[in-house]
Parts: sequence; structure tokens; C-alpha cells
Amino acid sequence: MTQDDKAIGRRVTLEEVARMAGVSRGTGSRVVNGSPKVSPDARRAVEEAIARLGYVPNRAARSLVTRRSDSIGVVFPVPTARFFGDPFFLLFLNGIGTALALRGLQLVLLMPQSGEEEQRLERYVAAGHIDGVVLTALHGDDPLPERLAARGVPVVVNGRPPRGAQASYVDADSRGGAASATAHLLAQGRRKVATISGSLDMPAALDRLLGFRDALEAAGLPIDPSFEEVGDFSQEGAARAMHLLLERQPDLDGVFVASDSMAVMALGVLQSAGRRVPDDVAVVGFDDQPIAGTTRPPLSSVRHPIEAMSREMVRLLLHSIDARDRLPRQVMFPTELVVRESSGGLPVKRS
Amino acid sequence: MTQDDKAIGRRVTLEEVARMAGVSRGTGSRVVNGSPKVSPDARRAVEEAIARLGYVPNRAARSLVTRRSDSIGVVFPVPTARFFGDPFFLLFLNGIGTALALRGLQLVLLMPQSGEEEQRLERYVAAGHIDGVVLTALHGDDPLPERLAARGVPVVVNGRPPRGAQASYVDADSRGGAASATAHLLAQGRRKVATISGSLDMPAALDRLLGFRDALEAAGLPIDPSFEEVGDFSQEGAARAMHLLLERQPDLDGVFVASDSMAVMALGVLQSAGRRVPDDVAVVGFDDQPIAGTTRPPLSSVRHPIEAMSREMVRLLLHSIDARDRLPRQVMFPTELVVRESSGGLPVKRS
DNA sequence: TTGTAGGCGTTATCAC
DNA sequence: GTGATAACGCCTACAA
Repeated sequence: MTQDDKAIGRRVTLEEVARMAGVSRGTGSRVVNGSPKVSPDARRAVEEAIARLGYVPNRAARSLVTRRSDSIGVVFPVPTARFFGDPFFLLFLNGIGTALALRGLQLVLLMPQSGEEEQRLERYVAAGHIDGVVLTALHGDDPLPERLAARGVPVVVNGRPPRGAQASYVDADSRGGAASATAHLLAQGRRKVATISGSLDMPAALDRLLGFRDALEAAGLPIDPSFEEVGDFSQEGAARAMHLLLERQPDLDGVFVASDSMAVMALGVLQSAGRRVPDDVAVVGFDDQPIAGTTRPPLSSVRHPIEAMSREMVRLLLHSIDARDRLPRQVMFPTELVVRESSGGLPVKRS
Repeated sequence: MTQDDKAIGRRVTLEEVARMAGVSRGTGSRVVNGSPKVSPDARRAVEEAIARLGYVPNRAARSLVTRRSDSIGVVFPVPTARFFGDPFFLLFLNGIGTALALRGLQLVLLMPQSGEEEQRLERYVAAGHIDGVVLTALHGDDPLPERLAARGVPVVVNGRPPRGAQASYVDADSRGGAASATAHLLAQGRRKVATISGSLDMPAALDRLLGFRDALEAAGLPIDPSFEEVGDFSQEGAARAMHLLLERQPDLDGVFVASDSMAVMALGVLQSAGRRVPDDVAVVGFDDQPIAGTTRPPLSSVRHPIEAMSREMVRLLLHSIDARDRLPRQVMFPTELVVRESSGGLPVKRS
């Protein structure tokens, strides 16, 4: 019976729950929504009926009156295709998804493939089908955050938004992390240190390059463009970049790579070119993804807390939704260099 | 003014559209939903009003009456964490997302992290918050497809579902692809051919292993377990597996790897172990992902049409939703061996 | 072809 | 604390 009640299609409504509990729909609603103004008796009766009938509130009906969709959008602008080799996105998605699920919110994935689709997305979101939006992997000229914000849609960006747009964002201290990675290489006595960067129209990529230069400058070394190559955050790009660097600077002795997935490729290219790592060339990556601990040799890398950052993004977004204020807020997370064998440094206890 | 109309928050309803167009709400609705029973005049007037006001239908209101959510769920059971290095998932997600967007449907991403969350997911979906579900990356003992189907939720599975569950699914001919990859290695004169497989509780992984054995048997060669190692579909696992294989069979001369992302690692391990590819060891991967064309040497691989498959999954799912039948349907896509340098075969024109 | 009106399942605003 | 009752925005017979 309980069986049957829960079975196929039998949509059970609050009305039925209330009837079974011997109360009114109103009281039923109050129980469901955790209102304090309900007598213990009524609450118990309703809860029991809910369990018995397997009642789950109808989202559409609720949305209609609350004017909330209880779902938030995550936007990947998909010329992002090149990132498909990068686990970052799934880790990120996973972090956001978990944080949302905890609050009973839905994650709607939006992957506009073109400018046209991006416009449709904009109208769609502006129409109120989504309570707020998380943006990531933005490129330099993407007007999306500003446009959405202008339409009154709560927005939180992953990473400093391009063009200094006024938006809430959560970022990791990429520049500082890159600088400490590079400084670490220099501290090992490396003097011909190169870098493979991401797409420079992405703030995170740019920051990592700037951090690299910061460290060189701090050490009194010159900035030499022939030691810099764009890897584009793709594995293909990384391989190409590593080859180019080796060609131009055959005796380079250190490389800072702007992502672990690129670093893995760089490692491979170095090794097939006969370089020993770290003996001939020391390598440091960025992201400290699981794979870093398992390459040969294990990869030193800059860690940034993806989980914590995605949680914070959700927190900011929900706050912005609740408070109905649109004051942009920024949160910066520190990064941390994790030293392993690839950089020739003393491996720290953390594996 | 048109400006203002579209501005922040001004939710415009069908009522207003109708008023502006000088028709009734009913007629407005008909236009919006493309009913044929509307005079050209009325249609034009309504469409103009819609454009002027920037009207977008309220999904919640529509859902409430149509009893459809117009959103479908994509489920990644997330012990899938180990796949995070595999671009397959984003390509897949992208394929599904595109197919859905084309039809104005929403992609709701569901990533249950535990058995408990999976149960919540089940209740949630059964409550009708989602019109249908796409499942992927299932492991052998996952009861989810059956349970959802039992609750009357339209389901389509990516890959043959475990335990022979009665569900609609779309699959690639993994076994055939694996067999032809292996046969290709044998045709190059390789005789000590090993394989790195995925998690064997996943049908796709098992099929690839079986295909590998098929080819050996067909060539009259013995099946030797010491030439088989589980790589788990993770890059870490692949590296470990390759090391183990080399240890056990130092003179192996060919490897069939069950995914490209694992193959990339295998390539690296082989090369740092001093093996030349393909001279000493020929390698074939599976998936034919972008990276395959850019490794050194370029990786031969088995291609399966992710895009086409995800489109087909959406098609099947929508059909199942519309037709309200629950007859399981299966669609199998062929695979195709793409020969590049890593296997020592004659590279085919396709790069 | 068009307009009218009932109802989808909730929440919120009232009196009580 | 509780119970009516009016929205919420839309679709869809039904009538005209």
C-alpha cells in the first residue's frame, strides 16, 4: 500500500497529505517549509503523512508563487572545447553541484556554443528561469557577466572577470602561486627557466604568467620572451609549446607550466627529448590535481582549493540572491606550492 | 522604451502580450505554442508584441499545467571521480547539451556522491521534476536504471547497462573496435601484445577486453592474463598498469589501451622506460579524442561517434517521453580504427 | 478562428 | 496555531 502510493506516476499533492493528516493545506505547507508556527501535534501528523504518501513538493507550483526557480545555472562558454582535457572543469562542476544539492538546488548546465546561443542564454536567464548564475572559463572579451548583471541577474564569476567588470568573483591567488613556483625553481639554482602559459586572454592564465615574471624580476633576472610560450591550456598546445621552447632554448633547466594537464605533456616531451627530470630540467605545474602525484617523477604543483572555492561561489551567489543586493564581492583564496620530485626540491612530507 | 520594457525584473506575462496585440490570452498562447489555428493577422500582431515586450514564457506556469518540466537530467554517478582526467565526459555532456538546447530543453546535471544521495536523486526524479534521464558511466552493480524505469521514468543509458537491465541504451561497438585494434597490431607482426583495460565492472571496459581476446583467439594465439592489466580509466591507473606490464613482460611489442587518456600515459611510461614507439612497442588507444592526433608519435585509436551517440540518446529519450511507451530500444554505433604512427601501420590519409 | 473560464499545486494573506 | 482564499502564469477544452 505504502508501496502502491509511491508507485508510478501517482503524483501526490499537498492537499492529500493535509487530508490524511487531518489538517488544512495551509498547515501542511507550513510544515513542509519548516515554519515555527505549527503545533507539535500537527507537525507530527503531517510528517507522518508525507512519509506515508512519499510526498515531494511540486517545484513548478512552488516556483509559480515564490517566483524562484530554485535552480542555478553554471555557464561554460564552450569554445572551451580545448579544455576538455582538463579535469579542472569536472572538479569544479562537482564542487558546485555538491554545494547546491546540500541546499536542495538544481544545477542547470549551460554551454552556449556560439554568440547566438549566448544571446539566447541571456534572454533565458533574464526571464527568471534561473535564480542566479555561476560563470567560468571566461575569455577576455566576454561581455556576459556584465550583461547578465545589468539585467539584474545575480552572478558570481570563477576567477577575476575580464575587463575589470563589476561582478562578484572568487579567485585563487594565481599570480602569487606562480611566483612562488618560479621562485622555487630559482632557489634550486635553475637560471634558464621557461614557462608554458594558458590562453592569455584569460585572467587566470595572464596572472600565472605575471607571477612567473614577478619571480624573475625579484631575483634580478631579465624577462626574455623567448622563454615564454602559450600552451593554451590544452594538452596539444602544451606539447607544441614545449617543443618550441626546447628548440629555442635547448639548455633550459626549468619550466613552470600553468596547468597540471599541460605539465604532464611537457614532462612527456622533455623525456622523449632525452632530458632527465628533474636533473636536467626541473618542472612545476599548477592546480595540484590528482595526477600530479602519480607522474614519473611526481609533479611539483601549485595547489588551489577548487572545492572550497566552488562552495564559496555558491555561498556568495545565494547571499546575493537572498539579500537582493548587487554589491559585488570578491573572495581570494591562497595557493600553496606542493613540492615533489619533478622540481628537484626536497619533497615535503605531504606526498 | 523597448529598452525599459526589457529591463530588470519587469516580468512580462502572456496577458500583457495579448493586450498589446489586441487579442485574448488564449490566442496569444496559441501563437506561442505554434498552433495552426491562428489567423495570420493575429499571429503577426502577437509576434510583434512578443518581440516588443521581450516576452519569454514562464516555465513554472507552463509546467504546472502541462505536467512537464521540459528539463532532462544527466546522471554521473560520481565515484566517477577517477574519470576526471577523461575528456569523454565533457564531450558527452556537450553533445547532450547541444541536442537538448535545440529543442528548448534544460540540462540538469546530477552527480550523486553516495548511495544516500542516489536515493534522494531517485525520489526527486520520480517526483516528476524531470521528464527523463540520461545515465552514464554506470558500474556493474548499479541498480539505478532499473529503479528509475520501475518508477516510470523514461531512461536512456549510455553504453550497455549492467546486469542486462531492460533499458533503452545507445552503445558503440566497443568489442568490435577493440578486436580490430588488436588485429591491427597483430597484422603488424606483433606477437606479444598486451592490454590496459578500464574498470572491469563497466560494460564498456569489459567489452574492450573481450574484443582484445577475440582478436587473439582469431589469430590462434593464447589468452595470457599476464598480458592484461586494469588501468581503471584513470591516468594514474594507466601509468601503474604500464609499469606492471613492462615488469612482467619486458619484451612486449604491442599494447592496446582502452582509452586515449590512458594511452597517453602508457606512451609516456614506455618512452621513459626506453622503448621506442612504434619500433619497439606499437600502441593503439580507444576513443580517438583530439589529443590522439597530437601525441608523439600520433596515436592510433578506435573512434566512436560521441556526438552522434549523444544526439541519438536524446532522440530516444524524447521519443520515449512522447510516446509514453517504455519499450526499451537499443542503438549500436559502429566504431572505426584510425591508424596513425603509434601502431607502426601505414598512416591513413585522415590525420 | 477566437474568446472565456477552469484548474494545475503552492504559498501568502488574511481573519479567526 | 489554524483554516479559508486569493493569487502565481499558463494551457486547453468548450462555446461562440
